[in-house]
Amino acid sequence: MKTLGELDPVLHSQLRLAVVSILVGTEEADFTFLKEKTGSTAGNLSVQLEKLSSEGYISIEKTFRNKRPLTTCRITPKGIRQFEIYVKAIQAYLKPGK
Amino acid sequence: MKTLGELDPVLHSQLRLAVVSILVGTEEADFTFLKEKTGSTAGNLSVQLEKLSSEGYISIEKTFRNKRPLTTCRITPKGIRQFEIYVKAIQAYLKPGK
DNA sequence: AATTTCTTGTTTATATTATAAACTTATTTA
DNA sequence: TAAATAAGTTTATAATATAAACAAGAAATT
Repeated sequence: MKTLGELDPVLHSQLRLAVVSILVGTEEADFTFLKEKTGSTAGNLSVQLEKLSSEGYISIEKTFRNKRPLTTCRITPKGIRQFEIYVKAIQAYLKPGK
Repeated sequence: MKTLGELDPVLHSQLRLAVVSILVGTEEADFTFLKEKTGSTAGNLSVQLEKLSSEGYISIEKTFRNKRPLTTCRITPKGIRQFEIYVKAIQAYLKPGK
């Protein structure tokens, strides 16, 4: 019997998936941009970025801009790969089928 | 700024999404079939079916077959609607975009 | 006929997640 | 200089997912 495959738990989270989806389509994005674009709270975003970073899906660079902290995120090759795998896996769930 | 929409938390769960995906494509399915098809444990499946039922996404009928308990699940109109909404919502996450 | 095993689940306990609230540190602005 | 803003982090809580333990009846075994 054909069963539905596993969905990567790192990506099967609304906020982490949103972040990765944004980063896949852009060169880089800073904390404030991601916060506004995803509509998340800063606390939740901070935690989920840390998770994505510790799993190697994104890189995080902390610098300053206009004397204020600037957190810049970029997707890694692993992040891109995992995102593509996730997209294929969940597609199977979206097509109704016995 | 265009933000990514909310993903229905009832459906944004690997096992519940799998169950609904199966039920959308079939007339009905019993507990054992769903358990094998999804590869889940009985305990987890029991909890998630109860959740889908209490949210009105599926109906559960408990009868007997060959003197054994038989739990039969069917999707409800609400379940179908919510599934369709979920599919559209998550599609936006799967297309990379800034 | 008693005991063990199998079927078909449910209940309970635990680990993981997501989220928000509170806090921190530095920078403007009134 | 006091208050407000910016840009986050840390901590606490609530919600989830999962597995482990349990239950009750049917069938098989000794």
